[in-house]
Amino acid sequence: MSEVQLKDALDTLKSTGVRITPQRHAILEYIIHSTSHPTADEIYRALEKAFPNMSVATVYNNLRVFKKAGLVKELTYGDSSSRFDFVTHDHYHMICNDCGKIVDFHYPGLDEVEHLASHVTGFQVDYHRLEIYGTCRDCIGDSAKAQ
Amino acid sequence: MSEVQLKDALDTLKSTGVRITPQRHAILEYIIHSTSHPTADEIYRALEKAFPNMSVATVYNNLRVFKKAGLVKELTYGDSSSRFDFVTHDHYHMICNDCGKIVDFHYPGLDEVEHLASHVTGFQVDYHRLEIYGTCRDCIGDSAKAQ
DNA sequence: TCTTACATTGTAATCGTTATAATTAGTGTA
DNA sequence: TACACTAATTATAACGATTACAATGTAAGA
Repeated sequence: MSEVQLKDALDTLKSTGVRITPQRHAILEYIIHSTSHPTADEIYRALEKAFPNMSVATVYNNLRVFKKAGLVKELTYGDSSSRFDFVTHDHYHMICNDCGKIVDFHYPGLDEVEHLASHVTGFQVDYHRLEIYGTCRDCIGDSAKAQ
Repeated sequence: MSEVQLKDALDTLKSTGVRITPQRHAILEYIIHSTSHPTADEIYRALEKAFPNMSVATVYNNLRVFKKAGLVKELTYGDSSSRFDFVTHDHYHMICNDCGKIVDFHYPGLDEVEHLASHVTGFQVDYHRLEIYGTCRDCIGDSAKAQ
């Protein structure tokens, strides 16, 4: 089923006149199959074996291309580097403050908040972003053991 | 009333054994009085006249101290540098995609979302973060004029 | 006053990301 | 298939935000 997503994504790119190069294919495939919201560097290192000559710049360039096409979202948190997430249906992120793990979860859109915000601030609302921070099961277990 | 906030913040610091230096006082005061969610560099430049010898490192060091004391929150968005926000009561941010302006707005806590997230992911929830993106009145006006 | 620990300063180093120029490779057309 | 044109990739240099480090300064307690 992620094969379908990949195919759709490639079609979307083609339809906007973007060439499908082997590198692009690989980067996109990696993001779709990954569940870990990788950084640019992680993508780069993961594809090193398959593309020994690929440049980091290629990864960044293509992530920007994918973002512009609406296929990929950039997530910026407190840590130094951005993470990238394949855009599927609306979901939010639950982030572990200990180990940095990011887990997706679904929740009906917060339209009401958007409306209120628009009303109060006079902004024209485009979208919103919500993250929940806490501690994952593994890390709760670890800290219990450590004591 | 922001005088009270400043005094409280200084008390909090003192109680945790942090010395109140003139630089610390000035940085904290600036953040509290500022409505613009400044970057480290903006704080640095704003205090340049009063503290010609102050180092950028001092700004960063103290922002970290304030963060650890829970007085200040670091906001990381897509752009390159972090912004800092004095922690008051719960509020969210409305961000203009054109000019980067950030406006606070209040909304009752999204406890329900936290509960669901905790239930679905098994995380122990600490807090959440919500931002709404759009276009502010000024920028809507500008683009209308430009056409 | 002396001592000790903490703060600040100035600067160098680091790291993620972007810009640039040269080379390579796709794609449409003859 | 060959050609030409444009886009993509590569390698590397540059940039900008942030941090690390060593030296100096300063506050507070014995």
